[in-house]
Amino acid sequence: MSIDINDALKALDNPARLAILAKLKDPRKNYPEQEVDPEQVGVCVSIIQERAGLSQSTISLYLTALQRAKLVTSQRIGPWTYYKRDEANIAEFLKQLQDLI
Amino acid sequence: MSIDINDALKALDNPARLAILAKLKDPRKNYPEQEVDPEQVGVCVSIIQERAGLSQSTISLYLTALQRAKLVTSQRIGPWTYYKRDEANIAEFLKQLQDLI
DNA sequence: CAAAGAAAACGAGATATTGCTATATTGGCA
DNA sequence: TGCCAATATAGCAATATCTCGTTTTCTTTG
Repeated sequence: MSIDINDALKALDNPARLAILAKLKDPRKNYPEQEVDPEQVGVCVSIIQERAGLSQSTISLYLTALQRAKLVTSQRIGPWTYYKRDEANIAEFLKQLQDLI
Repeated sequence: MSIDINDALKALDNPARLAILAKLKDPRKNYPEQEVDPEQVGVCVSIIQERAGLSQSTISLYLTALQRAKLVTSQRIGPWTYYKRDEANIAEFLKQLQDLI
């Protein structure tokens, strides 16, 4: 199903979550310590956490929130969970917002 | 000064405030009882309130919040306060958001 | 000046969010 | 199996937001 504009706005109404989504735009630059190709699989929680300077549990919570809002997807590979942007939904959200307001 | 993206997102993270901003796009259609030309001066608080179905104090607060976020401007004419969209800032917000995320 | 209407400010209770520490769960590996 | 690293979840106190009813302020008009 398609993205819900209010859910997306709620997820983005937090500077840390907004910054995470923004940084995931260029993961190679913003998360260079990520070894597995971030464009392919995403960036793992602990690396996102380091950069954000918040606790592990808070970051995990925030990533879950972004995922509930359908702005990112996650995939677990072994012990790691990788998060990456859902470009189609982000684009749809921006379009919906633009049309609405 | 220019708009702050986090302030704007905070203001829009509320379905009622989002709807008000959206409705102000076409005030003649959405607020037909407004007699003074809404494109010129805006729509007054009590008319916005009627349509929104929330208390007067809540609407007043919400409009103030939208104004603090610089998404609308207000002008008082006699006993009425008219609110209208700040198109330049709204466009700038959308552009900033698009560039950021 | 008094009265009335419009809007804003105030005060309050319910609910939500923030971000933490502590604990649980998951998966890989010796 | 038992241990360790990576995530997720639970529980919590502090703060913020929601939304109301009430009160105050502002403005026009009699």
